[in-house]
Amino acid sequence: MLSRTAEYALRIMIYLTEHATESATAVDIAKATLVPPGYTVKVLQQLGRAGLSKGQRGRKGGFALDCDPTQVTLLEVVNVIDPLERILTCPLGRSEHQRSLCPLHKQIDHAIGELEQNLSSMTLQDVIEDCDGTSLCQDHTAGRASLTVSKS
Amino acid sequence: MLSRTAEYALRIMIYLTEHATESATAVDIAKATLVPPGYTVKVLQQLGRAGLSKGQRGRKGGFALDCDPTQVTLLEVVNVIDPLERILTCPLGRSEHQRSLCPLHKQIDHAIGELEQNLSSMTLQDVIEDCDGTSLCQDHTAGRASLTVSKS
DNA sequence: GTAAAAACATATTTGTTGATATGATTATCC
DNA sequence: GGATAATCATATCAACAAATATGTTTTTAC
Repeated sequence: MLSRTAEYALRIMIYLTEHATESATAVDIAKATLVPPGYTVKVLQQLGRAGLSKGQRGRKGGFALDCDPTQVTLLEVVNVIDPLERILTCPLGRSEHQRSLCPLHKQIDHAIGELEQNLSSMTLQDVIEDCDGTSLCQDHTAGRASLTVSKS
Repeated sequence: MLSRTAEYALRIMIYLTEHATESATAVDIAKATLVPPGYTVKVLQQLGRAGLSKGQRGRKGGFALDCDPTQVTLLEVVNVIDPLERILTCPLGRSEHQRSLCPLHKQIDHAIGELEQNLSSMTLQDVIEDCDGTSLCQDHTAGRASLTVSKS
């Protein structure tokens, strides 16, 4: 329903929120979130341009949160990747329906509206707090820092 | 949010419901719904295999509704094209989260659930009835039967 | 200042979805 | 029964999203 990239973006932002103190390298983030290594950087760049994260170059560099996690909602993250657009005008191009959509599109737009509502009801911080240390489905069974990924 | 093809399928099903008495040709349906002519047939075939519509070959042939529009919901139509799947297991593959998802994915799954709810709350017939003859944003300004499509 | 480690930028490849094209089959009309 | 008009089936093409690869720049450590 959400695009794959939007899912990735959410995982990454949650990870950054959880590790707000230190800055994490792209490889670390990729391992924890299971986002493809190279693709992680791309998503982080999009998030960076939107002002949600920032990157620090050079040794000791990495990525970090660049926003207030108590203010940024899941919807805002999703909208950075692929903005979900309300249906404002008739998709069939009927000029007489510019103001009032037909029942079908009224219903679909209503569904989109509820989805917006839903995603905007939760901030990044909410996700962290509403959990017992498992906000991102992370491995917390042992003390190992990294995951065992079978390949690549 | 819905895929383009799912939108097409909904338009086509609404059209068939509105013209339940006679059978319509693929070209007619394409003109009225603004679904690409060739693609209309493909969508209709998917709907046909799912038992929602049927086609009659030969002269005087065409497509017609093959279901009870008071029973079939918008969700069922969407599910024929691309089933929207609930998140049942942790997308990060954590076995310990099979039963209880992390807050992030719990929230996303909740959104999907509400969308399902929303789309399943309206049948094809509901769309037709909840309107003043404009259920599909059709041209009702004049007595012309077909639309004036600029090209193709 | 040189080497290493990181982000950054861009180009290329791959995979999936959307759309078209072409031929085969079926049924009706004359 | 032959011509026509339609669905049906399959193959191909185009557009877009996802992912990878390669090279450049910046910063730190020594």
